[in-house]
Amino acid sequence: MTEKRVRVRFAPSPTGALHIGGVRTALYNYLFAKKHGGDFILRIEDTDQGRFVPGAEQYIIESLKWVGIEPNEGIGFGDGEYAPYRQSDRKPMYKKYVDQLINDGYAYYAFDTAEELDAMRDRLKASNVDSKYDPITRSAMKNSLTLPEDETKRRLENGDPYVVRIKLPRKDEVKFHDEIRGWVTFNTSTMDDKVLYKSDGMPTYHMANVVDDYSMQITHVIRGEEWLPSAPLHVLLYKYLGWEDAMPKFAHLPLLLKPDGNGKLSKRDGDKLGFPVFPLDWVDPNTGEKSSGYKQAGYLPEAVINLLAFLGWNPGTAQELFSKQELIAAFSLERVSKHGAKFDQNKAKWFNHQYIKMGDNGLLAVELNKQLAAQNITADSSYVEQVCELIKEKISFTKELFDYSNYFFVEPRVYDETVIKKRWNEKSPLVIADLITLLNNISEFNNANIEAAYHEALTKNEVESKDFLQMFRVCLSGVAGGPPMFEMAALFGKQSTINRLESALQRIK
RNA sequence: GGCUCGUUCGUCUAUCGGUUAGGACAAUUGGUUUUCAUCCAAUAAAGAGGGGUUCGACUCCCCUACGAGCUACCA
Repeated sequence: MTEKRVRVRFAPSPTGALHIGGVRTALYNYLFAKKHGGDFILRIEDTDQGRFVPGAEQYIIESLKWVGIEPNEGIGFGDGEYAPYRQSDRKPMYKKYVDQLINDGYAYYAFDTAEELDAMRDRLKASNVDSKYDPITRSAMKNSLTLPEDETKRRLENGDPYVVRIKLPRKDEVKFHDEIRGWVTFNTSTMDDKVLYKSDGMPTYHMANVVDDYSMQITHVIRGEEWLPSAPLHVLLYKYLGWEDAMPKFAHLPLLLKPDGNGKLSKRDGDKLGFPVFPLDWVDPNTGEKSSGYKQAGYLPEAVINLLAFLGWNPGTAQELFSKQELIAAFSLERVSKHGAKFDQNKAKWFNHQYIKMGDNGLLAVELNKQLAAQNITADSSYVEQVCELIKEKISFTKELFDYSNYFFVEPRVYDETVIKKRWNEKSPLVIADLITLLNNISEFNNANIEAAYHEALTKNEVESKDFLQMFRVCLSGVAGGPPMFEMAALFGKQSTINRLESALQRIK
């Protein structure tokens, strides 16, 4: 028997921004597909027209592009041979299978109104019974199992609204193997006759999901744990449709939890938690509420992938920094943990810091240039890159680039007061004046020569370095901390360094 | 309430019956650094509880507790 080509899908609903839990699900699908040389598909599950949010689909596509986990098939990434990839566009394909289920006795028509359903649930709740539409309660409802055959026929011909429900057996064990959890067992006695086909002519998630996964030859369904309870329903559908042999393997991922310990991370958390839950900035078109994204918060996509990969998976070694290629090579479902993981902001920050430190100066410079442009500052690109090299180990987020480097572009006007208070004395102006002269005479304005000039000025005035070096720094940058002193001055260049010292001489009293 | 899944340092986790229960983040302390950051070193920190099985249980089984998910003509 030849192994089937691995095909996995990420199937979000366009009901809002994609949150990072979704990104992680997409990531695991992606890693799994790449690891096995298979396909990664993006399918849009928009069977609920009432919850459609404009822009959400585009947002999902852009988010996947930004983090660099691009599907090789599907909406926004080029259609493959299984198009279309949006369920609303596949609407005509489902009816056939729904009819098949009805004909084979695995599903039935139901005509109950919302009020009748409510009444049934209230009644059952009042008598402390599980309020579900099931093999017992359906006998008291209006459906093709209880109504006379001609009545059902009449209603259908009449165009009366109806749904199609699955016809569950009374007591039947449904057992399936989850790649992460092992064998999981449910009993149909605790399940209900779920709606498969809605009165608006659209399938529900369950029906569409199974039909699509089958038609698209999906081999592995890797999705969040919130789907575990509906997995037996899906298993039953594969069976009833006669597709048991083609049933994909299931892997239910542990959930991403809020840091405070209760509840899963959700779209509605927005910025409430103090860190982004979305990959990109998002404005809810209905409420106008703005939420920030990882990108705009200054995260690097490689870092986001790395930190997300480690929320629920680990390689079993001490290595924590993984490139995308390394993740692909190391990933396996067996090493995915079973329990939910709380999001840890500190660890996320640490990951990002690591990636910024290792980051390419050219790429960081692109980011810094944007921030400079926002301040109406223009600078030589190679200068900007060198600034990035000097400061990148100090920051955790790209958005901090300008904050930590502004004095490289704008000469300081104010000086750190505590340093001045502590170090400025009658000798300071003399040292600075000498320093200006000495620096002026340097032909090659480099690290070593600047340091030599500095020491010469100190010796001449009988001042010790520890009493003056930070003063020197403040004169040049205005602030007490920063990259190595002489490297910084070398990057400023002779003219700027001297200008800065002269300004300091005039301004500091 | 019912069903299902889960439970190792504050957090993410390693351990696949025999370990002084390991690592990372965070914390604390010290060192390096003119400074901040980096870096280095050290300290503190965990098997939910109770029963079994076994020569031996963090690891296997059961119960309890706790947590989470689901319980819609939402996904």
